[in-house]
Amino acid sequence: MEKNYNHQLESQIYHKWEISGFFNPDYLPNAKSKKGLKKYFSIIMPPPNANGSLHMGHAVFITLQDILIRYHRMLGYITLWLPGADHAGFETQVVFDKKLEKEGRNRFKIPKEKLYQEMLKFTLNNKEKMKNQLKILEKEGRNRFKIPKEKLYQEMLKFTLNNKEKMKNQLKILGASCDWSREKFTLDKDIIDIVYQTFEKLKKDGLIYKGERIINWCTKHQTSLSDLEIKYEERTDPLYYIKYGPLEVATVRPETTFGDIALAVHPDDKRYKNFIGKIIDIETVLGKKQIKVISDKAVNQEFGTGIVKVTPAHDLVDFEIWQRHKNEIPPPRQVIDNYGKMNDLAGPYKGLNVKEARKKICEAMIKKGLLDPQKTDNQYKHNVALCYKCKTIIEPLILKNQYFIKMTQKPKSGSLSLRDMAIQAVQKGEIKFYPKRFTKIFLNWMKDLKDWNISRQIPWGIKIPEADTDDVFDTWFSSAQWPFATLLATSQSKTKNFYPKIDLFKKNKQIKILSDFEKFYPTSVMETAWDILFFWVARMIMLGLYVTKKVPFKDIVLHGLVRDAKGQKMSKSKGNVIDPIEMANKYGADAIRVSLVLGTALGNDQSISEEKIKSARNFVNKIWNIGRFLKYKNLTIFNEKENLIDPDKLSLADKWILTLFYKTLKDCQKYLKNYKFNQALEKMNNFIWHEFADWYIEISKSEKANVRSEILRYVFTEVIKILHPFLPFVTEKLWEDLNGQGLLIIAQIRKLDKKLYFKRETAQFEKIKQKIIDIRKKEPTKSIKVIFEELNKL
RNA sequence: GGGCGUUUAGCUCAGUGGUAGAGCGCACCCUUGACAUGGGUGAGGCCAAAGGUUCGAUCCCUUUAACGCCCACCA
Repeated sequence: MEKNYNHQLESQIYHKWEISGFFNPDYLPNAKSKKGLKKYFSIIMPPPNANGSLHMGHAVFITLQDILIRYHRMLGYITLWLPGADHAGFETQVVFDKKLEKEGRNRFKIPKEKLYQEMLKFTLNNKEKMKNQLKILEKEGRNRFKIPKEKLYQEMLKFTLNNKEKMKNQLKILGASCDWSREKFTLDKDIIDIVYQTFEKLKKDGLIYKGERIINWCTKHQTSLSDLEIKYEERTDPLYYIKYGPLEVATVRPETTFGDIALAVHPDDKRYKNFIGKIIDIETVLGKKQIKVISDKAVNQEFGTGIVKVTPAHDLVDFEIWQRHKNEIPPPRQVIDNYGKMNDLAGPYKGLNVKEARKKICEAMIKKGLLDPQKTDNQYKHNVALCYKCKTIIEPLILKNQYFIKMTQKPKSGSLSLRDMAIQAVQKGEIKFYPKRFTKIFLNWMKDLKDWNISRQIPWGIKIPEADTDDVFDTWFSSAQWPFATLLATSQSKTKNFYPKIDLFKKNKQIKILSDFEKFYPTSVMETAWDILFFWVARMIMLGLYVTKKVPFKDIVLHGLVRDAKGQKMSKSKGNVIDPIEMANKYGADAIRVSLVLGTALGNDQSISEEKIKSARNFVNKIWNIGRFLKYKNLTIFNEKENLIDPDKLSLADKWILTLFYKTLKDCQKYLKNYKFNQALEKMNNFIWHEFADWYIEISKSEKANVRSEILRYVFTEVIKILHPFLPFVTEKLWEDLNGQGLLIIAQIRKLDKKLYFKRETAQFEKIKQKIIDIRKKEPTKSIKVIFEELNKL
């Protein structure tokens, strides 16, 4: 055995596991046994986005889930960890667009003719200027909006599948013991079929409606976004006061004036009581017009003049006002197009973008005396909606054929809305959150749930099956079905129709071979980062309950985000990104795993630094060297069939270490049960290092101590087992080097035996320990062995 | 506006109703036959502030402050 643990061997160890077949629950030794009740444990891996490389966030969930999986496998559960990848619709589109932009800088990729013509057009003297112009041109050359959709889709598929493979290898580096034979991708044919069937079911149940609705539009990415995909930022913009005939309106968006269909006041507002229901004559920049005044409770009397110009095509609140007054006022009038430019209705301002139009329109208004610049509030602060990816200002627009899922309406076939199903499951405790506080956060969010727009206008995704649309589903619509979709897809079946299977399982008990869905659904744990609680977890609960009538998982375990050593968010631009694969190559996967578990509480954000990984590596090495000590003494792994020695023959130190181990293991298992990974590992860490190695092994070096080698082997073996889920590689290697039978990955963790608990002897030994400590304070160079023997003589 | 979290050793953070912990860093010592990626010793904290419950509070309750996050959003 080498003096230091060599993590270069990790890939070999992983290979050994993989060919053993034990990642696959079908091949686990206990899977075939007919005796007793089979226990199943399953986790569906949150599909990492197949659009880039693994980052520390991935490393966290791989580590935590692998710990749970390996632990349960060693407890004798038939354990499935189903890996997957997500096509990640919009996220991938954004990444891919950037890639195109970059490639576009390579001028050889642009059609020659086009380049030539454009270059002629821009006859520039200044070289620098020309360069910039070229860059702009080049970007256009590979703009996704100019590439045929089908071609683009194929290119993106290739791109994504490549990333998927890359990612898979990275998961292996970290030791993920998932069943690759069951791997699923959200664009697999069978998954898409299931997604379509869910869509149909929702439609039949009256939970889907297609409508002309106002949506959040990103003018850069050319797609609508859900409410969750929008971030707000405080901005200071001028608040203008504009005359509408005898009335005056305060607004930050004068450019939408061409889309006004009414003015609204509060029904109780005495100032404008006489105007309600009347049509007034107004002067606009485009001439004389008429507009109706209506009353609506949404209007705030305190704000501005207490009058709102109603522009339903470009404002969410206005849209709602229009819906309430459809019969009295004209339909919405769109004046801004999909690219954020003014359209025909804007007359001379057509073609201008919003910012330019606003400026020119204000100027014209001032000229006409419609806008008093003196009144303008230049310090007005308000929140502006932005695309969460590119920070482009969101343009609320009305889009046709948008699909929405009703969240708060009962389905025809059931008595609870999607939202209420989920709320009830959580309130009843069928689903539990770890840490607990997320229960409240979850319920609080569910309370105000709005309908979910599942239409997206990007090319990348699952096409919505309707003749009249090119749209794809919101990626989260398919992800929301992941737990049951994957397990149904891996279930053996001749029929292409997946749904009847669910009912079949219920009715037909004579099916002898249980399918994956029957065995593993509901899954045991959903472990993921808290930041996708609403995007994903909540929607999985709703659709899972809706389709299968069962919760998709029993426990939800949420971990925090990974930050750098100073607690700052990692980002490429800051240059503080720590790459888990790079670190794994440098210090080993076990070190990464330990560094991500120790010193952090579940659900809290955590800091990671190379220093921390280094110290974790030291811990790994310590364990390695404890194993090396056994090897040096010619001691081997304690065989499963061996019986423990008669307690009467044990020495004091033996009884002490057994008792301590008993307590430690008990604590460790209790912590793991509650997903307190850090405390579980810390307990074991402290035990193996500061009790087992520092004391038990040191004392054992003295023959006077009469330490039984069986006990040393036994405790070490059991420690290696319980540590294996945390540090799979080094423990497996030790298992092999010390003649463990078979692979450690499926070794069974022994149940606690109360006979191994010796209270009195433990207290006695602690006293001796204390004496030695006191002596060492005076004589620090003396070894424990020597002091122990001196004490023995007295 | 509503909700959540954090505040503990120089730094990063664990933790518990009963004399404060880890890792890293720092000072000094030790190459002892598993391990210098090690071992030993030590310095360093009125556990954010105030009040309450309790025999006893860093931990439970109330209030406050600072910082951070999430949700909603009035033109």
